[in-house]
Amino acid sequence: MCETSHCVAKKKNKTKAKTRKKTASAVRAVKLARKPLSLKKLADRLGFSPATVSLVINRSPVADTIPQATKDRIFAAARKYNYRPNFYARSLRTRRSFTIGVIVPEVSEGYAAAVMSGIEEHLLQEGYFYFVASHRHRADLIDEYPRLLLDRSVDGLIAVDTPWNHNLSVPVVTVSGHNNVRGVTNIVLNHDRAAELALKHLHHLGHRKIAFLKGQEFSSDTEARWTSIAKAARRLGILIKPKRVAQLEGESPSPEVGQKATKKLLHHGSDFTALFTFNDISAFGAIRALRDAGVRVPEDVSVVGFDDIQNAAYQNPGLTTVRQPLREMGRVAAEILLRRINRPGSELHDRHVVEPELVVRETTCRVARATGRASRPARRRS
Amino acid sequence: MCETSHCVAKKKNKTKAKTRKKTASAVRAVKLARKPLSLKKLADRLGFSPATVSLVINRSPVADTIPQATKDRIFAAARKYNYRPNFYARSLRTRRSFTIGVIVPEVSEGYAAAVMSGIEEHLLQEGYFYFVASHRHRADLIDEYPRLLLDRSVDGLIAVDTPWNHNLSVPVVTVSGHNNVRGVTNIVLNHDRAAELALKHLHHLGHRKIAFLKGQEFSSDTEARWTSIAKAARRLGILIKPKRVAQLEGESPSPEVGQKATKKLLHHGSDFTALFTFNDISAFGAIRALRDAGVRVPEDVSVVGFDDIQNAAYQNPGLTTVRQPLREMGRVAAEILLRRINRPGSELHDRHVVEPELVVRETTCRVARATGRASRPARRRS
DNA sequence: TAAGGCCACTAAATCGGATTAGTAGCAACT
DNA sequence: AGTTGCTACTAATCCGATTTAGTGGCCTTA
Repeated sequence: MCETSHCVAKKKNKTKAKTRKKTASAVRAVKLARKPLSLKKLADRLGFSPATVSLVINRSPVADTIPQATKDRIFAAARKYNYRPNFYARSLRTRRSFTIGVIVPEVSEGYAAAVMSGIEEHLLQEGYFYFVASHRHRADLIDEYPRLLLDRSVDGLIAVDTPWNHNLSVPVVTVSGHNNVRGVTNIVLNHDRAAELALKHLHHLGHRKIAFLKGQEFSSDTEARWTSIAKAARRLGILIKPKRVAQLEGESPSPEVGQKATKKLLHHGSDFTALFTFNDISAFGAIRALRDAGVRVPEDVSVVGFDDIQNAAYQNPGLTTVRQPLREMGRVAAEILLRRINRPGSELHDRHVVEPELVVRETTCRVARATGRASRPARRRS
Repeated sequence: MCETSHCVAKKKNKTKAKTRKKTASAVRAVKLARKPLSLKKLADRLGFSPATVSLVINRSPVADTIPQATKDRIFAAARKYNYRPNFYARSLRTRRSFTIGVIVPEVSEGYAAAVMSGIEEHLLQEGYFYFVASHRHRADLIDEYPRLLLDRSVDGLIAVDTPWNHNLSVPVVTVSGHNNVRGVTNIVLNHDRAAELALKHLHHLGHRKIAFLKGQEFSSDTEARWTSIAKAARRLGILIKPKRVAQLEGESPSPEVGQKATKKLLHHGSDFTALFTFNDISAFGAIRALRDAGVRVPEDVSVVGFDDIQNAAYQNPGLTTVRQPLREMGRVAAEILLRRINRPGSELHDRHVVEPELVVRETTCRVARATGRASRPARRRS
């Protein structure tokens, strides 16, 4: 694209042994960078017009007829004077910002962070940067952020786990957005398969009385997931009793909401031998609630989480869960977005499906014989 | 600053009941936004010069003499035509971008995410957006990102847990950076106090043989923390045996590195009754390693983590840990940065210290009587 | 020798605002 | 009558690039 800007990530290892000289050279580099000279001044020094220098530096086809020697002089000078094109001037003219906006509910929580890390991986490779905006489920912010980001001339938008019905003037990709807005590409998990994996696993282990933690209303996955669960349950002949379903409530990203919902389940005297939660975070809370009630996991109640975030594996016991390839979902979202930005004509799929994977660890086991599960089982925790 | 841009976060609840009309009005808004008209055109429609409109909209003091009626007309038109100033044009002229850069090792991990969330809270309130750049400990990226962000004319930079020796032309604040670069403000934890809290707690419980997981070499907290630990230990008369110290190795943000280091400790036959880890993540790994070796936590070995990330409380057992006010550190970093950006003259402290807090949960207990700890204690895990 | 073509560039417009210096018109004061 | 001062604006420059439409000079070719 341009000689002097973006695109670091490709040339990996230029950092050689400049141990001693490092400080000095760093200071010098900074000195030069301090008064970033303009294209015009650079051109003056060289005795060319700004136009020429611009054309050469941007490798415009118009510059094809310019002799290599001249080009070399220009490049050399650009390097020598540490010329860096003013990003705003350039963006103003080209109407391209090489910036995209990422809208998430919350940065400080595993799900969005994992997706962001995937997004970032791809973006930075391509010389893009991104703004992060987290709305913490506030409706006004969900409305306002797209506008604000557009005001900043982002080239595109990725909305993660955020309800979406805007139809904007730039390409948009959603991750786990379930909607039919024209021109928006959705990256979604195969929820049917996910539900099937989890329920089959439990079914195999002999579980029939299965309880569920349903997602918060505002979570864009909640409905799709629930529909898939219902379907899978029907196929397996598992009955979903309303008493065995609790919905997560509250906007906190902490395990507490799962804990509360599970407590409610317990309080209402619901009997179940397994619990399928909406995500890993709520599973952690659920396990805490179960333990607090004297219910052993997995001996009395098996628990299956969802997502497989960072340290699901390091919970004690290790959490059995349905893995979403979150990082990959982020990467794909970025890929598709950039493709749509850079090739506006290209055909446009409105959804891209990724596959889940069941990760069996230690929170599930065969259902206790005969009894199912006693409503108030033996204590174990001291 | 400007009537039509930034600064959402303050006016909270404008979202009234537009249930039915919502879609329609959204579409209309988008339609208008699609061809964002320029200042000049807006001025034409009004019969004023662009200068006038600009002055009024920006509430410039020069516009003080303009009658309110005129101002009102201008504002009304701006609203009606949904005028939004072009961000790049404005930034080009004013040399202010209302954008800052945030450099972190990794987004997908609890520490940086928590800090970012604090940063974000303050920034968005003030109408700023931020770029995230994560270097994953690659030296070339650590070098390159500041430059790249500067190319994008950020107004300032926050570096989180990242070694820093650049001296840039914009204000810089580091979070947990321990360096003496002039003009850089450090937000740091009071590590002396942190070490004291943890060690006193363990000492109180009777622990004398304490092992340590030291941070990775690249982590900017490692040295400061270690020095503080050494001091506190000396004061308490606790002997730090080299055999009881293992350093975390590897760049993965997962508990695995803690697990490995702890295994090493165990393999070398080190005997200890307590373990103080570098962070919560490594504590999770450590606990896993201990359990795998048949060591009970906390009965045989007490474990103290560091940071108090998201679900440290929901580990089983709940992790005793030294809390860093990460969110607050982010918030303060953003506050100080913006102050330095907006009041370049103001006096400049080169460090801001925040206080840790000991959170006692379930991974620490009184040391077993008599024996200290048996090198190969009774099994418990089946 | 005139026309055409190519080479190596450049002039000038443009992107969309911010800002400074100034001006026309009128009233008030000396 | 002339000066001053205020009000309500505007002209024009600038920020730092990109890009289109040329242009002058030289070489071919008919």
